[in-house]
Amino acid sequence: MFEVLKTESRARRGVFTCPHGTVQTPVFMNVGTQGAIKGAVSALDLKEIGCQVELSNTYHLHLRPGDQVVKAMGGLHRFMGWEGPMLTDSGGFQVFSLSGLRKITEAGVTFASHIDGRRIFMGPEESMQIQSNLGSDIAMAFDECVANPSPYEYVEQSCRRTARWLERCVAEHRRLNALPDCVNPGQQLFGINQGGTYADLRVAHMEEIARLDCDGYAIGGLAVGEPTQVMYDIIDAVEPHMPADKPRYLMGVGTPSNIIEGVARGVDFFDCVMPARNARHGKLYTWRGTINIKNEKYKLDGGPIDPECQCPVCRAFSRAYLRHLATAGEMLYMRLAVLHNLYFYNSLMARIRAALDEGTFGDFRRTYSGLLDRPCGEA
RNA sequence: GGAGGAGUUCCCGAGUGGCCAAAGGGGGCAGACUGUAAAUCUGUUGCGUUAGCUUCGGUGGUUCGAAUCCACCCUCCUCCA
Repeated sequence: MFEVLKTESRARRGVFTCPHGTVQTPVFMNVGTQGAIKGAVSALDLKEIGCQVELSNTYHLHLRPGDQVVKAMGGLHRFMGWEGPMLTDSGGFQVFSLSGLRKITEAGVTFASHIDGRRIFMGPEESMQIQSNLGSDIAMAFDECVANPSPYEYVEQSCRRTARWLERCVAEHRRLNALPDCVNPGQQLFGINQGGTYADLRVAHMEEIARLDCDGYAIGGLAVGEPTQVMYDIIDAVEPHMPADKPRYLMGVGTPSNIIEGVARGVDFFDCVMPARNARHGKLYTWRGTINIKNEKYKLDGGPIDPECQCPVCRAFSRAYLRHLATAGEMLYMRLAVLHNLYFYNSLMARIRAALDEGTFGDFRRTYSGLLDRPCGEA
């Protein structure tokens, strides 16, 4: 269930309800692909860093430990110790990211496992079954995330197939939710729009899948190499064709500025590996831009990562200490850095929501869009 | 005291007449990262903007040309007394 509480231009302030709680939107979902946020961050930490929704992956958990194992352990919520809202991605992104290891047919996709090479078949039904076993609150449709650039003809055919796959997802999802031993009978299903960078294909595909009455709709296949402005243009083209009363999810996006611009274009849900990966690699977010904590200039910097940040890491540790941990290869560095960056992203969303509540999102956007992606101190 | 062996650019370590400012690691410095095959990957690391200059323990020498060959010296390691 989704309710738009308030709008400012095309930006929406809403509340989404699912079996494991309510979600204030716009929201950033914290990515824990294998049931864990990389960098030694557990579900115990998620509340403290302001996480509302945790995201895990169908493909990865199917391979290891196996969705049957997760189901036997009571579902992914109980397994990983997270009792809040949870979304599972369908494996569609792996059709893109593991493109060298898979083969697509109408039935579905055959992967060579990235772990041991063994053949894995996943089609719409399998993806739905796995996600049902995981028991997430939101299941994503099984799609093909198309690489960029791809020829028009290929994208057109791929879109049609993804649309047919969605019909199969909807049917299988309905069937699974009705089974007596279903882990989470209230699981919802989001459809995914594709179409590469071709606005006409995007719109046609969106109109087609909107008819299937999913619980929400996602824009997939963006931020895969196309220029940022192209991504924004595609959102602009598709958004008017997305059901206004359903949540909208821009998959895999993005930088803080991408998120602000996405909100400005009517998007409610986001997720991205970037804050966690950048944290592990040394790039930390502040309200004045990014810093690379490994840089020599922080060697004797006794201040926090971000003076404006209230996160546990900024309250306790200096830049100099974090730089030392990073340079020394200490595991603790990763944990602290990831906690900070995710706290930053989650508080970014909280500030966006507050601005929408107050009707000042336009000002917020002018102040922070662009700035937050740039190195601190650069114009 | 005697016999061998070794000293290379921040470190380890290749190189035994020209293609060597010198392989490869490490470390350092910097950059990338967007539904996570990423604690990963890339660049750079004598000076100079270029021409060029200085460099392979030291000093001399051989040679058109030396990190590489010769002489002496210094330092370190191993073995024998």
